Amino acid sequence: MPIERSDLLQGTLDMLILKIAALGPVHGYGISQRIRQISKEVLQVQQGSLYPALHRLEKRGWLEADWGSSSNGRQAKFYRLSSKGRKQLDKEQSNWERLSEAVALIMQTAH
Amino acid sequence: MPIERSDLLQGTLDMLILKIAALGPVHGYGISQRIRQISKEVLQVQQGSLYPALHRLEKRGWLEADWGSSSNGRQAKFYRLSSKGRKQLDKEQSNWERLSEAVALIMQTAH
DNA sequence: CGTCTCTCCTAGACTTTCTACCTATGCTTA
DNA sequence: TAAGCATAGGTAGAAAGTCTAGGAGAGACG
Repeated sequence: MPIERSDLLQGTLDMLILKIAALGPVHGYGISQRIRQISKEVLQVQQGSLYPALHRLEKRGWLEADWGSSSNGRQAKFYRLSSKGRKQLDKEQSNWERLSEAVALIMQTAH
Repeated sequence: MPIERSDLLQGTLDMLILKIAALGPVHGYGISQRIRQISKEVLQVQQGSLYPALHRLEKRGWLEADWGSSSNGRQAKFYRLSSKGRKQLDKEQSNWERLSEAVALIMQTAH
């Protein structure tokens, strides 16, 4: 059986998380929901991808986190963008634009 | 020192190679040159990525290859798209459009 | 002769993501 | 009251792709 793959474009998850966090403090589970909603169900972040990514970003100093309670009164870890994270987001966004435009150039070359 | 990364968007290399091969038979070295030229030097395919990718695509039956001689009279392996490869290219292209539009949706959400 | 470009290739490391699990709590509903 | 579901956190290990860093040979050109 051929393998059907890819809920995400590899390499964009960090950027997407930083972008969602830039909209205001949000917990991990909420990030995955927002990505799914805003992308109209196209992008689905697996929890096994999400949490390692959050820890990675926090470790690099791009996100900062505090425990608090969610709208349901549950314990949740809220993430916000640090100023280093803001710079990183800008960098990743411009890199994304550069690369996706380059891919588009190739995909548009006439047959 | 922070690590600067990414000559390519992960996961797009196969699609780019199939696309270049769809323009007519071409050898590996030529593929990397065309990708670089068409993308205006933005996308640089390392040889250590290129050749494994070509072998992968040939193994999956998406490319077919014959040895021939290049315009310089040197031995070179020319790749062309098979009909399976054509279908795969169509599939990868529509998936790319779906995903890159979804990423764009998220990146465009107002602050 | 040395060096450059063209052309092919591989091994091993690294990163990211996925699958598949585990845990806990609160709400709903049968 | 029990079961199940959604919410919330997490990990381990596999799979996949790309990069770094090398090797090799042939022809062109000073």
